[in-house]
Amino acid sequence: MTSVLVIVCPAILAKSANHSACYNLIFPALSDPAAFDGPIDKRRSILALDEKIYELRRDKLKQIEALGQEAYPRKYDFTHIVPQILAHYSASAGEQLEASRVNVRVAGRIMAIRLMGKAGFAHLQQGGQKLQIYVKKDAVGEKDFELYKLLDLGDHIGVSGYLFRTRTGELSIHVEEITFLSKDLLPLPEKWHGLTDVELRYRQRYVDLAMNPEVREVFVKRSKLVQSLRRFLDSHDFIEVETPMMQQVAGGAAARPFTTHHNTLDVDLYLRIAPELYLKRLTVGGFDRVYEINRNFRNEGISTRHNPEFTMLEFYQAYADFRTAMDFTQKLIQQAAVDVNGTAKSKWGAHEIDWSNFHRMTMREAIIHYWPEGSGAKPELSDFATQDSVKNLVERFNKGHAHVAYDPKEPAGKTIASLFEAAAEEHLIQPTVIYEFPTAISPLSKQKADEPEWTERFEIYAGEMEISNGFSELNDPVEQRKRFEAQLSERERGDDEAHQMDEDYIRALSYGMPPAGGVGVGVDRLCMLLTDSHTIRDVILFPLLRPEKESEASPQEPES
RNA sequence: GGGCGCGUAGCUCAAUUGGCAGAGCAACUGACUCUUAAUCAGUAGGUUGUAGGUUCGAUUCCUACCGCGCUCACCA
Repeated sequence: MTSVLVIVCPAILAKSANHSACYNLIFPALSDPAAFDGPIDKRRSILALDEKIYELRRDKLKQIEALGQEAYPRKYDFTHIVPQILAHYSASAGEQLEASRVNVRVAGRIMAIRLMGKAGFAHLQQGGQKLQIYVKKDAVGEKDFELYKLLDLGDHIGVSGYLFRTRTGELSIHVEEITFLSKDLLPLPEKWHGLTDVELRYRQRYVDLAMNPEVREVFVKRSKLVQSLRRFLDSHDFIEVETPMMQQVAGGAAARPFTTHHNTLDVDLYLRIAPELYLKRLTVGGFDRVYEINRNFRNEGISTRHNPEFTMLEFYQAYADFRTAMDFTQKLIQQAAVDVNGTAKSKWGAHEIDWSNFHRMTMREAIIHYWPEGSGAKPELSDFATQDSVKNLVERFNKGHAHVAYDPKEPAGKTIASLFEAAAEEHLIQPTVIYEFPTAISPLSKQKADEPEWTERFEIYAGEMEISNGFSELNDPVEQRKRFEAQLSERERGDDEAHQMDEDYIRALSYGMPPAGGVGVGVDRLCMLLTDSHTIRDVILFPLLRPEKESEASPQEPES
């Protein structure tokens, strides 16, 4: 049995040549220490520099071991973390620190190091913050100073010593003992500009996070956001549940699913596109308030607003309708904004979004309100009533604005929704609730009592993005079957994103589902809005990218 | 999938009209016991994303491909 260490060499970072030689660079088996410690096979050493640095640092690691330090120790007992020290002692004057000595043991990654003969400085980074250490040969002794000289940017160390202020007044640790904790064998990006290449930032998020504190901050805020959503729902007596990610019918949304296969059962399964139908089954079972925060998977395009896997909050409240849900969602989002940023206002590019003030209008009102100047008279409510009048509206609209396609075979409601998106979406920067959606595009929503062509459904927009979607849940099994059947005919018409029939869901409704309001919230998009991130990849730690090419040697296959 | 743009040292970027591929940081050697983008002296590091083409000569012009970004379409 041989174990093999595969080195992904830094040339890959550089989009540079010779991927194959680099990618397949394999060091001798770990089980043979002599082989491992030996020089790299020169036949594979195309990129001499990177291997030179790697080798050099491995060599330093051996020298560090020779000083009596462990190469990869198991733990370090610390008394403080860097952010803690900065928070507690930033205001302490040098005299204070001298008068009552503060002893500390701290661990961190070296992000800057300056050697000056028999003394030196370094900056330790932990928790996204940096603290300077001062290492003097007289103070740490011969051996630890030798160790200090062997340290590289990126190494992890622990130091014990006491706090003081340097001549220039910077709070620092006067080190008395250094413990080596881990070696960085690959060179970090340049300290001044950091890592800016977006591809590398996504592919090697670990380097991005180590180098760019503002990136770290975004993901800290994301954590606060999710925490806030949970806290709010928990405090309103919702219980969190987990429903299947692998489903036999991918329902609850209009999207193409990913497919997979279970071998033992020999069944094809879909990765879920939404948890909706399962959560509503739970309301049938008597869980009156449920929510789930988890991943959905949609096999659609990738863009600044779309990642194939994304995080969605869905919640359902029995004995409530879409109006209750609207009010509740608004409060949920307002609370999240405050919890994340400490204020109800957030920067969004050149704009400032005010989460304390939600606008509200129906979809039809929005189309009328944002009707383009060049498209003539604003529509009347009656213009939305018939297939012909809607066709007329589209023709009028297209005179003054970008083209909206008209397909006489598609239901009028679907055309109206397209019209809404074309006319209004780009204006919806401040939080806006749009409600009353066409029944044709809302197969899971309850109709309005007085207008069966329209449903009790709303979406919340902000920053020109849809971030939430909710409605009075359709709980009439007979009507639900009809809606599914209408979707099936859409599917036959060629819409492969139309909903599928779900017999078990109909059966569940037949046992009696309480009236309920349900809502979905796009967590990634909300996070984008609250962190002024204009691409979804900046709020997803490891966004989906094309795989790195493994070998230049294999023939390039032309795109089919 | 369509359109536009980008790809040069580990990182951040230069390279005039097509004419010897460079700098800073990082790395290495040496000096330096309060520096902080430490400083000073020296050294090394490149198949300019890949493959072809035009040319006496290609980082530069052309074609295809690979990767990334922006954008349109679809979607949340």
